[in-house]
Amino acid sequence: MATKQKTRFAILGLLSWKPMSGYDIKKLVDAGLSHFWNENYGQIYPTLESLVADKMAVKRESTPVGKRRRIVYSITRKGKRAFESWVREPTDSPIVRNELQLKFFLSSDLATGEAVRLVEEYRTQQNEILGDYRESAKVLRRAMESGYVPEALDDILHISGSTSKQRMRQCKVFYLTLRHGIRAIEARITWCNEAITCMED
Amino acid sequence: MATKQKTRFAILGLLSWKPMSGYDIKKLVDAGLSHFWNENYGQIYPTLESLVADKMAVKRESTPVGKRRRIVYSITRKGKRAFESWVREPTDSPIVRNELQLKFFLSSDLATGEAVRLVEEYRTQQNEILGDYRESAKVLRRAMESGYVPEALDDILHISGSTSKQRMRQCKVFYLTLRHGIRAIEARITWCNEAITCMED
DNA sequence: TCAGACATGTAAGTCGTTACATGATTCA
DNA sequence: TGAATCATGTAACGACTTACATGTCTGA
Repeated sequence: MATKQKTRFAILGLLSWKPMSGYDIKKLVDAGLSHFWNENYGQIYPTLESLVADKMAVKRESTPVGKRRRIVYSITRKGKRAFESWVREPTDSPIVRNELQLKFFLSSDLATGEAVRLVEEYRTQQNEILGDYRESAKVLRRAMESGYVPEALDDILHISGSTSKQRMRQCKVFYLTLRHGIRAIEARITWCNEAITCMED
Repeated sequence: MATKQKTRFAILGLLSWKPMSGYDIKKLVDAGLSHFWNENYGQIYPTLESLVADKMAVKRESTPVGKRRRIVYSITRKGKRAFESWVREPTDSPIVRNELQLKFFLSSDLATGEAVRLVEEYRTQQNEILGDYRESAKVLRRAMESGYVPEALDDILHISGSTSKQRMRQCKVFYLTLRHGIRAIEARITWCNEAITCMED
């Protein structure tokens, strides 16, 4: 069995952006990737150690005066090679676990009103997320249009790069990733409206 | 920790449609639910046994002459109650693992051509699935419009119900579930076009 | 001072996947 | 006859989640 170890490559890929601590990785994934990827500490810290053991990352512990202890991991050439060869491997189709869809699908024994309520709750939930995503996308679009990525974005987006071109590229990729999430949510909301209409007649 | 046991409720919900074997459940999930839910034998068979142990399902083994052995599980009143109370509990937001998005997001160090190729492959992959879904949706829409669900659909859809109204309701729910999948895929394809255009300038 | 964020980590348990084992029946 | 499908099931492993433990620093 070709063990997949996707967490390894996800972390390796993040380290190829810039050196990070386990905490940084968790924060970055939660802030910007949660609509298509999730990781948790229970996976992150052991994986980082195993990357070090495999010489795909190196750790550097520092406790600057008056600062908290931080363990920052950097990717090695070996790690970078491994990551790049994984990118070229076949990509699995998206895997979704949508509990609302499951409930809805199984609801045909229940009253129509019950099913409609389920869908309405889903729509409300998705609408809230959509608002946040649109806000972030707006900030990024402005940065791209002005041709200048403000330093302030670095902390929000956790991006960095030496050259302006590289920073621009990262900004664009982040923006497009967000757009994917926005489109997915919009599709769900449109479906809610369709489903409610369809069920009410 | 409130252990979730979603597989339990998924199976319970399917059994509320009609009595089924583990094999039936796997086939049904693969055929119609895989865009938002997946189960495998390693989960299904032990869960069925545990449902029997909890008196939420009963098993009936039969080996009709000249037929294969089948173990069919039916939901009990207790099981039905458990399922219905789960439906009313809060619903988790969809969880997605989209490997393409992960690769794309992490690709800003790579050549633009590489990233474009990734997206193009994704588009091709999603387009293929879209074709299948649209075919199935067409069959279901025709059945709904004619007001009559052909017996032939029973085997394809694995649906059944005593009354015509109940069959109609199941048909509608199946149709709408498919529509959710179609909209999700369409959103991904539209995104691919947007991303390719955006990256090429 | 004290809540909340920063920061690292482990243990226990559940969930999910894959491979394997077994055997019957159908149909070309 | 032999491949494909039907059908049930388990073992082993890997992935993932949650709760917990520990301590530091910042800012109101």
